[in-house]
Amino acid sequence: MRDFMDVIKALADENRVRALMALRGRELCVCQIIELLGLAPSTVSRHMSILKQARLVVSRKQGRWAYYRLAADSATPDAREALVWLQARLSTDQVVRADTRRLLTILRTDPETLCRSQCQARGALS
Amino acid sequence: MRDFMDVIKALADENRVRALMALRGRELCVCQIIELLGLAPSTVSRHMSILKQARLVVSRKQGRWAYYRLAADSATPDAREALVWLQARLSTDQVVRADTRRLLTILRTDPETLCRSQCQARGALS
DNA sequence: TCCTTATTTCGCCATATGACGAAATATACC
DNA sequence: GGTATATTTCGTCATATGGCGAAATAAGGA
Repeated sequence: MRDFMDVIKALADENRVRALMALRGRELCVCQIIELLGLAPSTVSRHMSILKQARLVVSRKQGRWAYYRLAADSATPDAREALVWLQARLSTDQVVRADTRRLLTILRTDPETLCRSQCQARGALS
Repeated sequence: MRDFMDVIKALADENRVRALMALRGRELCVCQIIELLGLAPSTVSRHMSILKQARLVVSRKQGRWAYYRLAADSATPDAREALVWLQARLSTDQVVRADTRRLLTILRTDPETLCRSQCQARGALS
C-alpha cells in the first residue's frame, strides 16, 4: 500500500504528470523540463525528486547537467504499470500534445544556450 | 487531462482507496464505511462525494440509508481503468486484506444496529 | 586554485487537504 | 404534524503541498 500510495501521490500533480509525459521515449535535461513547465528551477528539482522517490524516473548526472528518464528495470511494478496507464490515457491529451510540440522547439536549442537564457531571464527580473 | 487529474487526486488518499477496495463486488451503506475506516461520518461523507465527483462510485438512497457502489457504466474511461488497476495492484495488499476480514464482521451486523451503536459511541464522548 | 554555472536544498509563504463537531437536511415512523 | 435518525453541509483547525528566492553544492574550465 505504501509504495502504491507513493506512486499515486507522485502522479497527483499536473506538472509532474506533464514532466512524465515529456519523458516518453527520451531523456531530458532539467533545464529543458524547466523551460517546458515554466517553473522555477528549485520547484522543478523538487518535482523530479518526488518522481524519483516514487521510482517513476531515474536520473543520471553528466558534467554540470542532470538528465532524467522514465524508470524501466528499476521501477517497481506499481510504478511501471502507472507509466503504462499514463501513456495509454494521456497520449492524445491536448495539454500533452501542446507540450510535445513545444518540446520539439526546446530540443532544437542545446542545453548550454537554454540554461544561459534562463539565467539571464531570472537576472532581468531583479 | 482534467478528468484524469480528478481521478488521480481522488485516489491520492489512503482512506478513499480503502473505501474503493471495500466496495469490490458489493454495495455498502455509509455507516458501514464509517465503521470500517473509523472516521467521523462527516469525513466519510466528504470522501465519498469526492469519489463520486471523480465518477469512481455511484450512490443510491434508500430510506434513511445511502448506499455506494463502484461505478460501472457511468464511469468515464479514466475512472474505469483506474478501478481495474486498483484491484489488480491492491487485492493482495495487507491493509486491504485486513479490511476485507473486518468487513465480514461488519456485514454481519445490520445497518440499523450499526448506526445506533455509532450514535451511542459519539454520545459517550461528550 | 578560483570562477562560472547547473542543480539541489532550505526557509518561507499562500493555498489545498483532511480531520472534527455543530447545524442543516432528508426520510421513516408515530 | 412532530420526533427520531442517517447523511450531508458548513465552519474551523492543523497539517500537507506547491510555489519562489537565497544559499549551498557539485562539476567543468580558466
